[in-house]
Amino acid sequence: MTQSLNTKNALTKNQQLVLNVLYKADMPLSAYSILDGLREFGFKAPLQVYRALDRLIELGKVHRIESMNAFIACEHSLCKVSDMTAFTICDKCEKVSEVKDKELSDYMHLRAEKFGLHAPKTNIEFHGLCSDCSNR
Amino acid sequence: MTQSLNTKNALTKNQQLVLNVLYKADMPLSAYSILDGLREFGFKAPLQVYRALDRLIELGKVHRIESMNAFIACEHSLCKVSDMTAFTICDKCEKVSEVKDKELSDYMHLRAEKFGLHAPKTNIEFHGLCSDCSNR
DNA sequence: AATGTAATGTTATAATATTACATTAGTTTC
DNA sequence: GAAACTAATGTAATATTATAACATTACATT
Repeated sequence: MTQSLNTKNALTKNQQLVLNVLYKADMPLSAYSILDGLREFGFKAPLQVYRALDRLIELGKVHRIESMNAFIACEHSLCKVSDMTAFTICDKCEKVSEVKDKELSDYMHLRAEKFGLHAPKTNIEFHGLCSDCSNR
Repeated sequence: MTQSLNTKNALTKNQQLVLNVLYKADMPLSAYSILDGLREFGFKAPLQVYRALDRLIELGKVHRIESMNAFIACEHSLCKVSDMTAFTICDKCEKVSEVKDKELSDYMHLRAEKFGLHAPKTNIEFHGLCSDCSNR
């Protein structure tokens, strides 16, 4: 037996490979960058990446940065449970950081309810200049 | 003279055409849907649409729905000035509504500053079920 | 009219994502 | 352990979204 199948929450081989690439990168990568990084491991087609990403996102281990069509590993351990993610994105140096902010999360949930939206999942992407870039 | 050039803020012919299609639709459209809607007016290439969209977005008359790779006309008159946009998106019926919420806008601005982000522009997309869909 | 510039037209191509179908690997039942 | 089932993977083709590069047109300025 080379590998256990994923009846529970264990990652499959491809999922683990994709996640490793994202951990190493520590920045958002496009699906095709991930593919290129995994060709030496036998990856040949985008679908191998997209399928793994779908599952990793479902598990909360990866987030999609919508405004960049790119993917980043979760910096926390509990995003699976959370219904909100938030990122700061510097439009100059392109540094992307995940934000953990319970107050923001709670606030967004309340707002969503105010707008009549049920079971809300919200992704926030703050664009602007990071402190490094705005001080130069 | 068929058309005045855009030295100030007036829309050019193509920009006006694209905006009209979006007004009529009252829902997010992909760039290629817009293109199809404008073939009868002589549009032939995606770039004609993308160029107009770029400018309309700059003017705050159109917003991009990042999670859908689609574009929607602004429902307000003052988004040009605003640094925040927010939308509710029903994942079942796909109804998209723009939200005008000064308190949310202010709050997001404060949060962005707390995260050390300058001149922030933020787009929020609340995904969930609208009240119609969650009552069935 | 000569020149400059904004807008547009057009072709080609790049980048992102999915459909459809075949195959393989592990699981379950007997 | 063989048969049947299901999850995961492989692969080719194609759909969808977006941009680069360059030519042309239309109006503005002098």
